[in-house]
Amino acid sequence: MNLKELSLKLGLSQTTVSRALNGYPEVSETTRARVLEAARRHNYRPNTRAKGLATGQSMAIGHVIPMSGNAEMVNPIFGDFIAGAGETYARHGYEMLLSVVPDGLDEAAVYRTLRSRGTVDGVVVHGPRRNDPRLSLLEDLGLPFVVHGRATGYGRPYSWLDVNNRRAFQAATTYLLDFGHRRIGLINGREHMDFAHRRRCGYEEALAARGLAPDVALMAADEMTEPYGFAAAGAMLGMPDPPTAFVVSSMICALGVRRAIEGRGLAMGLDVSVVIHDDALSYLRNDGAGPVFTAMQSSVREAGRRLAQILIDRIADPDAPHVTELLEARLAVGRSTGPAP
Amino acid sequence: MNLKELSLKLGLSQTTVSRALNGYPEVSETTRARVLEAARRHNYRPNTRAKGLATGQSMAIGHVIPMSGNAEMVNPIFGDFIAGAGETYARHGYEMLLSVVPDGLDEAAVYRTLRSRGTVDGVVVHGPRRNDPRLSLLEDLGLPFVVHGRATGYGRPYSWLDVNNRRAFQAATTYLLDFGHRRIGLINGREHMDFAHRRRCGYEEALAARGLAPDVALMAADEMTEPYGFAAAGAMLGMPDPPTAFVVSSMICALGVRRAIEGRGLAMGLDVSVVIHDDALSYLRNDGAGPVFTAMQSSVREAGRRLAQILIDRIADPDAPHVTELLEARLAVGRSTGPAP
DNA sequence: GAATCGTCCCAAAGCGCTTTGGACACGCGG
DNA sequence: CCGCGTGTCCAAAGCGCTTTGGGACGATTC
Repeated sequence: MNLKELSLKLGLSQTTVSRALNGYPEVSETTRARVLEAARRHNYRPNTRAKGLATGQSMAIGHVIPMSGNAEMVNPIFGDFIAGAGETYARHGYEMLLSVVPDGLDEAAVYRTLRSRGTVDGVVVHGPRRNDPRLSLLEDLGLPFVVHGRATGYGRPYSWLDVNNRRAFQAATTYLLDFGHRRIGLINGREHMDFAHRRRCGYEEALAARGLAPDVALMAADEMTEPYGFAAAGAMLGMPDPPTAFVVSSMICALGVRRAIEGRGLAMGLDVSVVIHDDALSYLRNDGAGPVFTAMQSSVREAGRRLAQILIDRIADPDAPHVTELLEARLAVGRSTGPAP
Repeated sequence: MNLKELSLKLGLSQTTVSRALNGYPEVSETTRARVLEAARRHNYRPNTRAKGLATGQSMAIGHVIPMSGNAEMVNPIFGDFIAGAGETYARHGYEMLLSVVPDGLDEAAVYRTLRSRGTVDGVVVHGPRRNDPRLSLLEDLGLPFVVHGRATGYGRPYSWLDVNNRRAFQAATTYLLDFGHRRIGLINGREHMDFAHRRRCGYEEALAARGLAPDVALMAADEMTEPYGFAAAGAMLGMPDPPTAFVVSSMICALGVRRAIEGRGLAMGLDVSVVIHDDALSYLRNDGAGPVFTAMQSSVREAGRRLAQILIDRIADPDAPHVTELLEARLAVGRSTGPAP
């Protein structure tokens, strides 16, 4: 059932039917009601491509995921973010397009193609690094974009949404310092990622505020996996002057850290304290009857929802000033922290 | 730059340019070379929507993700599967469309809309349950589909790709039985999911083959999270006649199971053995210098790659016989298993 | 009563591509 | 010389929608 058939059946022109369906005022309310009823009855839905061709919009938003080597992007955080963004898209009639860049292919080429074929109306930039080259590429292409996180070093203004990673890690570290901890290990993500860099800054600032110098032996940075958390924490706990607390960049890592602690016969929250950054992933819940881990919480799904909204607004009005939002993580006290022994 | 402009610039008709670009034979090789060169130089790419409108194809494939309540679908397995499928799509010029169904909305309506708007050429069905109603809906809609897993109870033939879950869990259980274990706990996923049901069958068959009756107290089924693994294993280990081994449905669960074991001062692989089902997720590696967990391995990313191919073939030739593929999981011996104490 | 103004509707021209149905020139055999 | 393929190209008709630029008709105004 297409517009022509529907209008024929109604004895109206395509113009009128189209206008009735799209809520234009040049059509009487009685006619509109007739049209809507007929559309419903015949299960009519305008063809996406035809509508897009006519309007010049694709009503789709792209997410480009590089598979390069370590597949950084396909992580649990990504899944939850996508879910949040998808909710917003669905609510606004947008489609979500995922573009995987197979290993070895050029990510920039994907953005160019997306643009020149008119496949999407805008894109979300994931996992920004410092001085990320994607931003200027997208700016040059004239493809609307928003960034999940920030890209230190990019000159021009752009829209982004980020967690205040610096403050979150400063707060987490200070929380431990207030408990009397002086040797605090940092289990961080890869520091070429903008967020990880900021986290370390926050950690160091908190130490500095108490006149403590950071100890490189207490700072680890790698891809955030359970074995990494285990290995890094284990190594630190094996030192002559081991840490009495950890600040950990993710829930998954923290599972490894906890294993390292308990594996040494120590009790988490008693002998060794742990504060994590918790993205509130749907299948890695940290609540139930009181959170297990003391955490700086910030829902990445909510971030997805909100960032999608920002992009949709930007597409609707590309000349509006850029929107930047800094979310503050909430401290949730759990059973993984206590006074320094 | 569109086709009209390009053909004007070349002094050729749109017809000829289009044919040259699409490899039709009615165009001389010298002209074709000229056209290709000009297209490259002007960075011409045919507009997706216009092409789709003319051909009737969308060159897009849909993945529908229900958010209903527990958000079962947005799990780590899904992310890796998507990544694999995305690789295949990219290689064949297809786009991947993710449709999130916000809580409370009707999943069936999404499929209907996808169909009537012509948004996608086919869909992948995720997480089939027993007697899954989606299959007959898609069949009725005439929307090509393939299933990741199987849906016991659906009458008509359909294309699917699945891991041999029954045999994998039978093998895992038998492996433990051969070590002399007699009390073996099953930490399973929700059993309305087809795969979880099959896993239990495999587990029970292995026991039966040795004349052992399954003990309901040793069988848990829930959403596969770390806390669930911890709680379920902990409860079983606290019984008067505790299990000496576990078969666990996922890596994430297994982290909890290990914690429960080690938390009781027991050694995994020595006092208590564990065999897991490992989907070989990119960020939950179980290899490195020899796998930690003894596992039945089957790469879900590879499954995504392959299933996407099956769907693409199906779209190209809808009348071809249905393709069904049963992947066998490989046993990878790790350090989590040993003789019964 | 004529001029003006809304209201409600329509025909037709795009949007950028593919594809049908020729047109034209050329070479060939009869 | 005619007829007939054959190779190469083109004009134009879609694909299913939106949107422009009116048109008809009754109600209002002077």
